[in-house]
Amino acid sequence: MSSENLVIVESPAKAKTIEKFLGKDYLVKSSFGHIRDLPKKDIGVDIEHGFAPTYEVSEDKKKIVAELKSLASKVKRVWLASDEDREGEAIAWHLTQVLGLDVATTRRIVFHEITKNAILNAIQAPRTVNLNLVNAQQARRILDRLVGFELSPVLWKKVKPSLSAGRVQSVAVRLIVEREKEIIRFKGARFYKVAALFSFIGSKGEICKLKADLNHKFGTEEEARAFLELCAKARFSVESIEKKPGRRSPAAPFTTSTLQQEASRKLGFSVSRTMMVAQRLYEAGLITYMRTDSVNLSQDAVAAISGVIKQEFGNEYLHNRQYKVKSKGAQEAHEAIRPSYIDRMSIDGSPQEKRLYDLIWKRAVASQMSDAVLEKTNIDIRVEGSDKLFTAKGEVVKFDGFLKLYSESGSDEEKQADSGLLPPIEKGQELKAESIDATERFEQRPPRYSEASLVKHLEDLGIGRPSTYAPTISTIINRGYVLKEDREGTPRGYVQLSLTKSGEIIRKMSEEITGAEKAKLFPTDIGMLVNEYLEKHFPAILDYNFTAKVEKEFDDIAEGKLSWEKMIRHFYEPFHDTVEEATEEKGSFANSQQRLLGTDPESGKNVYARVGRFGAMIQIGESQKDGEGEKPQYASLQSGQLIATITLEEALQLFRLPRNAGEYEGKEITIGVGRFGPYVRHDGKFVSLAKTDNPYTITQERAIELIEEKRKKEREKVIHVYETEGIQVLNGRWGPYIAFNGANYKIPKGTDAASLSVEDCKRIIEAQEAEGENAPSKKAARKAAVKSTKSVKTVKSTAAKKTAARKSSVKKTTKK
DNA sequence: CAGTGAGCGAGCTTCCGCTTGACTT
Repeated sequence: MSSENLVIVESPAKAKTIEKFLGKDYLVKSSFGHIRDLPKKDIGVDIEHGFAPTYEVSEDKKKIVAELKSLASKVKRVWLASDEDREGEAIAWHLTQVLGLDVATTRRIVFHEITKNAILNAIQAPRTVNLNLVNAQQARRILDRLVGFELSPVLWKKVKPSLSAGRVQSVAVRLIVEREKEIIRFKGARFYKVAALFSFIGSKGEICKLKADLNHKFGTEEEARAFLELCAKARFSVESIEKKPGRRSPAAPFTTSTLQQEASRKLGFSVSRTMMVAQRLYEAGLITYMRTDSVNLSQDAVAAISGVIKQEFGNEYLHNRQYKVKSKGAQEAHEAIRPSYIDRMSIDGSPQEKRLYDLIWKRAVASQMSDAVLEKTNIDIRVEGSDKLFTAKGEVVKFDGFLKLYSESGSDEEKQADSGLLPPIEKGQELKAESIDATERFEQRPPRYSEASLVKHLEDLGIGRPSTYAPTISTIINRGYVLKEDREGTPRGYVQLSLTKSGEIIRKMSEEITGAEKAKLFPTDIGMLVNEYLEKHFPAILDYNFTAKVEKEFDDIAEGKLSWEKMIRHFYEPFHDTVEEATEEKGSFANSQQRLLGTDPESGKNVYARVGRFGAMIQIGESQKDGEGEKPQYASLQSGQLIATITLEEALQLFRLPRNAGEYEGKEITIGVGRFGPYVRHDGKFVSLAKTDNPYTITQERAIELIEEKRKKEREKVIHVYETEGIQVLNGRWGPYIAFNGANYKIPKGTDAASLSVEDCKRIIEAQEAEGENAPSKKAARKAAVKSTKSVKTVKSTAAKKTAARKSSVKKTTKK
């Protein structure tokens, strides 16, 4: 053992970089995050005895802990270099406990940027583990455990098994549920907005056009019409011209949350995709750490960025700035997300990696660029005989500054209409109206959350951490509280009144699609029910300020002003009482929450919507006790329907399916709606309806047509069968392919599938087998192997091969 | 996968944050 020093950091990629800075006397290893935690199954907190926690080294960390232990015993000095935040301090402390190091003397070093200077300086100024900070982390950990492990079982009992609740996830669900309730309550007012196109003769005799909007909205069609009638006879003139200077400043470099938001808006990435791609960039040494709440750039980075700006754009584009974090509870253990080497303007990699890198590069560089200088112009146009004004707005960029490189996209809600240069014009200029339109518009309902906008909201509330934003979204989706979905919009008619040049008013009805959604978060019935329950019984935990409140107390613990045990006791005692109360309450909450929709006109019985054992359902008639009375009828809600919004009419319609749609070839045709949407069933076979077919009204003829279509496809599916060789040439969803031994092989482009002989097929199969493990066929082959044998060994060995394959396939895809 | 909704009881589920693999498509 040549090294005298062992430095332990959290991330292996970081370890590699730091090892280079420190030279051969220092061995740098990674702990891979936390090494110990509370037990997985058990609550692990001794409530009777001062909330003493039990910590365990989890199975997947045993190997790394053993390695660190052995190294620690061989070196002279151990340096604990985990991140400079609460969790990092706890990792350092757990390391002392597990590796048998003396907390009082073991060197603890910190740096929040990975530069040579920062590391060398850190080594010069070691301290010891800050036990107050460690206690703040333990309090955080224990509080989360107590909340999660006491609340979840209440839900199992009162709502449904396997559900979960927690300080972070339950608030995330609440945000989504409350937004949905706002949308349900929303009653958008209608109004008429008026837009005009004016013209005038310019100074050189040319015809100039000017678009302007009226500064007033009309509540009714009559008012709008009256105004247009007035306009028909009115004269228009420029009343005033106002020019205002404006500036726009660049946004701060990326944090995890802002990266997720911009990648979502500009690249259409999901939150988890952004993190996966960023992780690859980080591991390749191309960007700094991607889980950060800091907007800070190292001095080295600012200097390098400044150089690039001067060289690429010139001195006038350079303006150094320091950004400050606004988000609550930021711990700033790292730098902002930026390229590791600013002079690398582009990288090799997959298209996704390239695009994300480009975004990060531009944002970091733009953050050190000059403001954009703008000139905004407003031209007010007087309407003779009216106190209302038309306004033409223009914005001219006088100096582009950072806009030359990067412009932050507007939030989901507000998309600015484009406005540019206005024609030169004088006050008093008379204008001619080319056309004036009054269009019926609708107030916008509140927007649903996208993954990224949910993350933003959570961050604003100080809830969750950069490392948990993406997993939190997965959790609330996996629990069935929330769905990420696209929804088709519905058509909506609107009125347009147009005043033509000749002075007549034309009324036109048009249609637009409204309410369409793409990749938005919708609450489910279960999500709404659980939220209802938690809000009722545990309002303190669901409070948007709960995290902020306890964070303040964690800070007090970190500063040594409060004992962690006292803090936890103060929280736990009243909390536990509410848990007891809730548990003692009789009956199922789900059953008590039925919504009465009305009465069934056929039977006169009540129609209810509620959550049942298999999800949301409609019930006609009363639930029976002791088997008395008539059994109620049941039907499940379809996807997109909610208990909170379903109407009596929609509910009753659910009972019309499955229905008989006549006979074909002597066998019954049934129409129904299943997991995969509406279907036709005939002779034991299922055919999906087309999007345009309505299951409630579809005719026998159309159903038969669908059955025949499917049969035709089935017939066409088989192109060749070579029985002795076990090879088939088939028509699939993506065109013809070869099936052999449970795996599929693609047919090279330009080959006519019908002309393939057995020999051709064999060659294709062999070629693709040889080409490598990354062929998609391998997966199917592996699946078949897993199915055919129960031996764990076989599965493992194939899995191991796959790992090797994976690496080569990553390289391949990146080359594309 | 194409439907279900009795009641009982055994055995299970669950938190948040810090890290990568080892998986999947």
